Amino acid sequence: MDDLTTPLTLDDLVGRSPTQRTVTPGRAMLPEGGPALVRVEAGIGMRYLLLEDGRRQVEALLYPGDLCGLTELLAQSRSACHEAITPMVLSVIDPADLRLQTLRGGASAEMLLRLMAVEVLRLSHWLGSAGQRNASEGIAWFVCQVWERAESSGLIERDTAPFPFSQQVVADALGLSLVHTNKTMRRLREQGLFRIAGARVHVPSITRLRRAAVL
Amino acid sequence: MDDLTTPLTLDDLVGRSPTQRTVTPGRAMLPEGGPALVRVEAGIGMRYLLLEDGRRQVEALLYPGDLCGLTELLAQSRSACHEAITPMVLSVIDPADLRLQTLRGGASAEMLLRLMAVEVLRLSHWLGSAGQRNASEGIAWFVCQVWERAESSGLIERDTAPFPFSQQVVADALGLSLVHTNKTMRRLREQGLFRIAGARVHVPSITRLRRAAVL
DNA sequence: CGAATGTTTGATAGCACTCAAGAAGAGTGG
DNA sequence: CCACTCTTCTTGAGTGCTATCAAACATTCG
Repeated sequence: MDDLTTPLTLDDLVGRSPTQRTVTPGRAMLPEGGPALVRVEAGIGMRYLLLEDGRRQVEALLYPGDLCGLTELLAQSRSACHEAITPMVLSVIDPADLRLQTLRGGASAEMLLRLMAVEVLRLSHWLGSAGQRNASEGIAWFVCQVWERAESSGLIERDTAPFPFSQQVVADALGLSLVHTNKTMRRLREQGLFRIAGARVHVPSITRLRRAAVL
Repeated sequence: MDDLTTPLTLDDLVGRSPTQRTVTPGRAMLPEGGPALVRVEAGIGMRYLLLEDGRRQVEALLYPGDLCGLTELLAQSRSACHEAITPMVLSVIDPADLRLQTLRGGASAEMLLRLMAVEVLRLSHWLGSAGQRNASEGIAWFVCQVWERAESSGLIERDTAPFPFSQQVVADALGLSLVHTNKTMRRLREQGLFRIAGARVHVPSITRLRRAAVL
């Protein structure tokens, strides 16, 4: 219980009240009113920010095991939107429960802190991509990211990872236009860095893809 | 003690071992070996990420009251660099102390969680800037950000905020080239959005600046 | 005064955006 | 099974924002 390298689990938080919800693609993952907290059980979603004029910045991909709404709950702000990309199954966590456990202290507070730390790290790398990488590098990085998230969620099958993302989503994640994203993806595909078919992506060589991403 | 809107303070964490360090501009804020945790007491710094090929992405400005190193401590990674921009005064916090208090539970864990949540929110907005805004909007947003941080740190004097940032830093924060940053800043200055002199910035109308930033 | 750092400006090239429109699938209803 | 619609993907042409290169200028500092 004193080990900083303990793998993250949330089972102790959701074990008690396993209220489940299913969400269809394109729908918001969090209900409208009040603060809410959910854990992804199955499916893939995304979190994005909207600027006043409608521009959208995708800032995170949501895979099984991810917790959504914690930041909004803690900082009392509702700036980000959570949306399902594939059909999803979510466990709803009662904020009151969470609060109780946190105040009680112990492992759960530590676990939440580590979850937040991982979130900060992911955002940090995401920022590096949007800010510093050009179109090719950014897309290579995005595919890398998708591969790694799928790997740690155990979603790799027949040497492919789920890839349910429209090119518009990829564009909004990297701050590129749709057209340029399309052309750049075609070029990378022709270079044999990856191949997308049937909402799944195949990567012949992760090493080569990583190099292309200037990871 | 049960109020989610309690203002953030760290005094209970550093009150016990007020080891202070001073750092000169351009120097790393965190010592080399092992995990470290410091609180900014005075001065301004930044946190940035380095890509393999040397490109740099500035991802946060560090003002008095900010905590540095928590993410690295929790996630066991040392990806980001902390660097002083002005002379700084830092309080060094013993990670063991922090750990003790967190495990003991109670207010400090909750406070750390809120700090992390604020960090996530800031990164999220930063990402929106680097990803979606063009040069003019990005720079306007950056100046807004500087103004707001100075405000909440009580650093506004004679209607000006500290602006110790070189144009290279602004460029690396927004993912722009130095030359283009310079030309764009000149244009915005000529439009009367802000005026920089003597390492301080004057903003005639925050409202107008916000509008230019498409906040 | 040199040396170093930061700011400024001009010229040129290129990556990425916008506009426009066609092709390809997926889902719907007749 | 076939129109029909809708979304997504794709491609071409033209523009423009931003990067790169080069060099002058200003400031600070030892």
